Amino acid sequence: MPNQHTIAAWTALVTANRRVLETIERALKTAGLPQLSWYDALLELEKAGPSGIRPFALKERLLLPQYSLSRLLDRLEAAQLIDRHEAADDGRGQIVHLTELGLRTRQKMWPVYAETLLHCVEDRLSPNEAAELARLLAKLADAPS
Amino acid sequence: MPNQHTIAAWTALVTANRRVLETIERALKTAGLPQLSWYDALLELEKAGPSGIRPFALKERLLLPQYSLSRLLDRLEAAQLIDRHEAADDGRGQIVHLTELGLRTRQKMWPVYAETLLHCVEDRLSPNEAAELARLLAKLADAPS
DNA sequence: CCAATATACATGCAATTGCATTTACATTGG
DNA sequence: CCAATGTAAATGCAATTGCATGTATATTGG
Repeated sequence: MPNQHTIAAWTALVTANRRVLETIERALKTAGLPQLSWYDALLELEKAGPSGIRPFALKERLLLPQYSLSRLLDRLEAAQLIDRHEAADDGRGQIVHLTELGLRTRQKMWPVYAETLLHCVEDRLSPNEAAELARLLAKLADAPS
Repeated sequence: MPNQHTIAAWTALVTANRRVLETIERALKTAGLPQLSWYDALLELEKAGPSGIRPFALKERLLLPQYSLSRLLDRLEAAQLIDRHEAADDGRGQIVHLTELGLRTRQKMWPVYAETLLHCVEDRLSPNEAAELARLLAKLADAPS
C-alpha cells in the first residue's frame, strides 16, 4: 500500500499536468495554431537537422506508440510541415524531414507555448524549486523496470 | 522566454506523467479491469457517500469537461457501476450513486493501481522527496490565473 | 541458401475525445 | 408575472486514439 506522500505526489502530478497542458492547448488553439503534439514532433525534426530522422527513432524520442506516430506523421505531411521519403538503406523504412513551412510553424508556436510556461510554471517556482522539481520528476521518468 | 529550469521541469513533468500513467493503464488492462478514469470517478462517488453527488460537482472534483463526464457516467451506468436518478430539488439535474458492484469494482482495481504506484513512485522517492514533490507540484496545480 | 523470426510502418475498426450546439429547467430584474 | 439570462446535462459530428492485425523488408540460424 503506497504511503500518503506517494499518493499526494502522484495526485499532484496528475493535476499539475492536466492544468498546464490544458492551458497550453487552449492558448495554441486560441492563436489558431496546431496542437502541442505537433510542436514536439516539429522540434525533434528540427533537432534531427538536414539528415532527417527515421520514424522508429522519432517514436523513441517522443515516447509515442508506433501507430500514433504513424498517424501524426500523416497529418504533418498533409499539412506540408514534413516530407517523407523512402530510406535509401532500408526498404522497410523512411526518412522524415522538416519543411520550411514546418520550421516556420514551430517558430510561430513557440511564443505562445513559452508565454504559457512562464505563466503556469516559471511564475510559480523559484529557479531552485524548478530545478529540484525537474530532479525529482526525472526519477519517475526512467523506463519502468 | 522561460529559463532552462522551467523547461526542464515541464519536460520532466510530461515525461513522468506519461510513463507512470502508461504503466498504470497497462496493468489495469492486463488485469482485465477498467481504465483509471473509472477508478477516479468511482472513488469520488464512494467519498460522496450514500447521499450521492451531482454531476456538476463531480466534474469539479475530477477536473473533467462537462461533456466528458456526461459520457463517462453513461459508460459507468451501462456497466451498472452507478445509478443515476433525477435530483429531487432541481429539475435540470440528477444525482449519481455508486452501486454495490461499483464499490466492489473500485476495490478490485485498487491493489493493481497501488502496486504500480509502489513500483513507479514510492520505490523511486524517499518519503521526504515525495512530500517535496507534492509540495512543488501543488504550486502548479492551482487554477490558472 | 532459405525458413523462421524480427523489425518498420500502415491501417481497419471500435472506443474515446473535443467542440459546438441543443434541450430543459432555474433564477433574476423590471 | 415573464422575458432575458444562467445553469445542468446531453448529443451530433468530426478528430483522435487504441488495439489488433496486415504488409513489406531485413536478419539470422541451420
